[in-house]
Amino acid sequence: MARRTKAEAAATREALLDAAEEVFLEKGVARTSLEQIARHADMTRGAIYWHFRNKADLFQAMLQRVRMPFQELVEEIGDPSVTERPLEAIRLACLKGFERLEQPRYRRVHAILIHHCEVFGDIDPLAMQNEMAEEACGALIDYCGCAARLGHLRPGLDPGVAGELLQAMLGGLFHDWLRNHERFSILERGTLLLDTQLELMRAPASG
Amino acid sequence: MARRTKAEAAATREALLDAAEEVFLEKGVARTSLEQIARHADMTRGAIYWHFRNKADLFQAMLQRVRMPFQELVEEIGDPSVTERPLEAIRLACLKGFERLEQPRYRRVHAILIHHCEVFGDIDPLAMQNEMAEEACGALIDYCGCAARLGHLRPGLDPGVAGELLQAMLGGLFHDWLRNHERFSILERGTLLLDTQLELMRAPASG
DNA sequence: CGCTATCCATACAATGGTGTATGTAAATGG
DNA sequence: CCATTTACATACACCATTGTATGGATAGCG
Repeated sequence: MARRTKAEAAATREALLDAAEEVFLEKGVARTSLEQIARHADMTRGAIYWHFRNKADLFQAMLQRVRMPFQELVEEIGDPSVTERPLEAIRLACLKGFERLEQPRYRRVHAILIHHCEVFGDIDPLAMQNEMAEEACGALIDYCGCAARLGHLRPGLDPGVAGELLQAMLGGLFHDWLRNHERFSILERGTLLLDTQLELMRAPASG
Repeated sequence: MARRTKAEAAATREALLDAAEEVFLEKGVARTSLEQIARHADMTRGAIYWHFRNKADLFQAMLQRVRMPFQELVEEIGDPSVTERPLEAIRLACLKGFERLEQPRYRRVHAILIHHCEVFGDIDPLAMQNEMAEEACGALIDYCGCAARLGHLRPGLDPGVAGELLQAMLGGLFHDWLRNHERFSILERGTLLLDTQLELMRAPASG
């Protein structure tokens, strides 16, 4: 075979990553060989070993395309008044997250990371999940603390517990949906559950 | 080597399952060979292939030792008045579950099922998780519906949503803790979060 | 226009794991 | 107390996958 142009090479790299997503999701990371990925992209293992050092490197490149930290979601809202309404900031950031997750790429890669791979090579998916959870939980607790200081939180509800409650609920929903995304819409049920939970935690309207 | 007595044979079977738990948890199911399990139990693969057909069979036998359906937890409470106080039934059943999870065997096997194995052979851990979740969620919704009819639920809170909320929160906590059980006690934080959530969902004391 | 680095296919050796076949000594049943 | 089954250990053949080495054709650059 012949050498490709730079654009073609970049395209095959993306095609390999796309193929990896699909095969990983279907067969699980451990049970898919590089050969299967290559064939699924109409290539050979030679292409993979040219663009990536090994399976772990390919895996990390795949993750690189869908990083989604909680703080970025908040910033993407673009509404400067969110600091005055922290519970609303949480709400909007989560809705943005739900919308992202409905894109196949985000859904697939997160499903792979959480439900379809084990430790291998120098990849520790649980450590990655821990980082994601810590970041999200920390932000949630911060916003809940802010809400408490503003009197937006139900009296007697500890902001730390409120944040952990939210993180546990969102995480549970997340895991549940990623396990089988055809059972329900993450956007619909997520909105419903989140709104209900926030309503339960919000301070009752005074006067 | 020589033939063992029936009791010794049963003991080695259990030892193999114990070894499987430990190695699976440390290395992940896919990356552990039957040889590693056997050596960890001071045996050879011959012992494994005698007691089990293959890795999948061994895996299922390992799961068999820790099945814990939600309904059984309710029944184990032994208090016949739980039907009159469904929210309390949920609470006590969950506490029982938390206590079980603190036993190393229950914790390890559930951590393996949820975080350390992919599909392999005829084993589909996601399908198993789905079954567990369905069973738990169904029971929770039932009890919440019962609570709603008795007026124990906060007015305006849909019992279905309440059940899903509880299941998501408990599931999220469950996943979080199994990912790294040394960060917090499932019994302590679970009790705190569950009590807080139930308090939020309970109908305000009348009069 | 020629040279070289690039982009990939193909071929190869090495490895690790699986399943099974065979060996064997003692426990068990009659 | 003898025959048979049991409960493993050992040995073997087989297969899949990996990493690398090599080949080759062209794109890009001077």
